[in-house]
Amino acid sequence: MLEQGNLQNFQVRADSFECSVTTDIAVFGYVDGKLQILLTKRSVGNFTNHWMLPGGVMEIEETLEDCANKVLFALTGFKDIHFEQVRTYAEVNRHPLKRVITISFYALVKPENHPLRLRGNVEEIAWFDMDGIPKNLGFDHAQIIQDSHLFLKTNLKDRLIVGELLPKKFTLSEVQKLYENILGLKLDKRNFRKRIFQMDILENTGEKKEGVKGGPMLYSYKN
Amino acid sequence: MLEQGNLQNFQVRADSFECSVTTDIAVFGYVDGKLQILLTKRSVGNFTNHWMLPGGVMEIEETLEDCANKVLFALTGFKDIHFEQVRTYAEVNRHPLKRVITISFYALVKPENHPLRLRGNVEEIAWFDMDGIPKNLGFDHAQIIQDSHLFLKTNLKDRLIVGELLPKKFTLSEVQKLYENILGLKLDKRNFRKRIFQMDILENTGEKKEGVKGGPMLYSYKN
DNA sequence: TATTTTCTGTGTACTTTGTACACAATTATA
DNA sequence: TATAATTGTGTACAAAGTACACAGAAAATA
Repeated sequence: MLEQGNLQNFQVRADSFECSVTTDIAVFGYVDGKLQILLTKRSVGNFTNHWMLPGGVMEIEETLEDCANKVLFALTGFKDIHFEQVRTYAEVNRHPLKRVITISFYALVKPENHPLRLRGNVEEIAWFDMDGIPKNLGFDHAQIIQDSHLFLKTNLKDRLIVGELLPKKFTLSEVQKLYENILGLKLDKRNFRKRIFQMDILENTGEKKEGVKGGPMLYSYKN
Repeated sequence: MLEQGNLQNFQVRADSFECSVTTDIAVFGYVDGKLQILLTKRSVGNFTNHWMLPGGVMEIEETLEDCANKVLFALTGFKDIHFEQVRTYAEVNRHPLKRVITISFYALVKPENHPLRLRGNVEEIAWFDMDGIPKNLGFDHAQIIQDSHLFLKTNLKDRLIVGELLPKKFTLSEVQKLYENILGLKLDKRNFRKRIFQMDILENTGEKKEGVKGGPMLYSYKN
C-alpha cells in the first residue's frame, strides 16, 4: 500500500525526474529486388566503431517528427522524408552515458534518389541487405531494426504507404511502380487500379501528364 | 547545411535536453456485452476536474512497464496486469506545466475481478462504455483513448490477444466469448474455430473440462 | 506529316477466401 | 433414466482477389 507522499510522485512536477529523449530512424530502401537498410558509423559519441541507425537527441522546441527530420538531414542529407512511429525503447541501462529513451521511426526511400555522401560526424554510411546486417550494432539497434522490419511488413499488407516518394500530382503508373519497388513484386495494372480506387484516397486532377506516351491522367491525394 | 557545432547536439551528452516521461494506461474491460474503459478523476495536479486515463511519471530506475504497473496499482489497486505499448505522444505543449512525453499502453481486464475502490489521490473512478465517454477529458486523453481502441481492434483481427483474461487451460467457447465481448459482435462457432485453428497457436491438452455439458476439450497456448 | 513505338485505360472469367447455416454426440441435471 | 444444455463437425453460397488482352493516345522516328 502506497502512502500519499509517494502518490505525489505520479504527478508531473517542476522537479520530477527527467531523461534525455532521442529518435532513431530505420530507413529502408529497395534495390535490385532486395530490401535494404541505411546504417552509419560515427566519429564521435558512443559506439564509434559500430554500425548503427541514424539517430539523435530531441530538443526542447522539437516534436518527435521535427527531431527525426533534423537528425536524418544532418547525418544523411535526406530531406522531406515521411516517417511513421514504431515504438519506444526505455530500458534503464540501454545508453552508457545516462538514462535515454528512444522513439523509433521507419521511413521508405528510393536509394537511387538519395546518393550517399559523408556528412558532419558520419564516418561511414551504407545500405545493407536485410540478411547481411553487421553483427555488432551499437546500442540496442539490432532489436530496433528487427521491430521496424516487422512493423513495415505488417503495415504494407493492408495500408497505402507511399511516404513522400511521389510528387503532389502523379500518375497511377507512378504509384504502381512505387508499390512494386517496395513490395518487390510485379503487380497487375487493372487489379492495382481496382484496389486503389476502392480505397477512395485519390482524386483525378483532370490534367494529363505531358511528355509521356499515352497521355496519363494526373492524380492527387484527397484532402 | 548544418555546422559541425550543431551536429554535436545530436549526441547524447551529460547536459543534453531532458524532459519528463509519463505512462498512461487505457484499461479496457468488458461487461454485459460492452467494451468499457477505466477513467479517473484526481484530487491533485492538472485537470483536477476532468476525467482522465490513469497515468503518471516514470522514475529513474523504472522501465516503462514498471512505471505502468506502479501507476496502475497506485491509482486503482490493479496488479499483475499485462500491458502492450501503443504509441508515444510528444507534442510540445501537451502538458501545461512543462515538456512531457507520454508512452501509452493498453490492458484488458475482467472488471468483475477488479472491484473499484478509491485510492490515494483519486477522487472518482469508474468504467465508461466506449460510446459514453465524457466530453472534456484531461490533456490529450481523448486522442489516446481513440488510438488505443483502434489498436486493440486492429490487433484482435489477426492476433490472439487475451491478456490475463483466460486461465492456462481453456475451452474454445471461452475464447470465443472473450472475442465476442471485445469486438462487440456475435461470432459463428464453426467459422471461429476454422480461423483459430488456421492460426495454429493452440494445442489440445487432451483433457476435457468437467462440470460443463457437452464435455468440451481444454486447450492451451503452444509454446 | 505519316508511321512506328510506347504507354494508358478499361472488363470479365476464374480462384480463393469468408460467411451462413443444422444436427448428432456428450455430459450435467432433474 | 429422461431431459436439457453444450460441444464438435461439413457444405453450399457470397464476396473478394487474381489472371488476362487489346484499342486508343501521345511521343518518337522516318
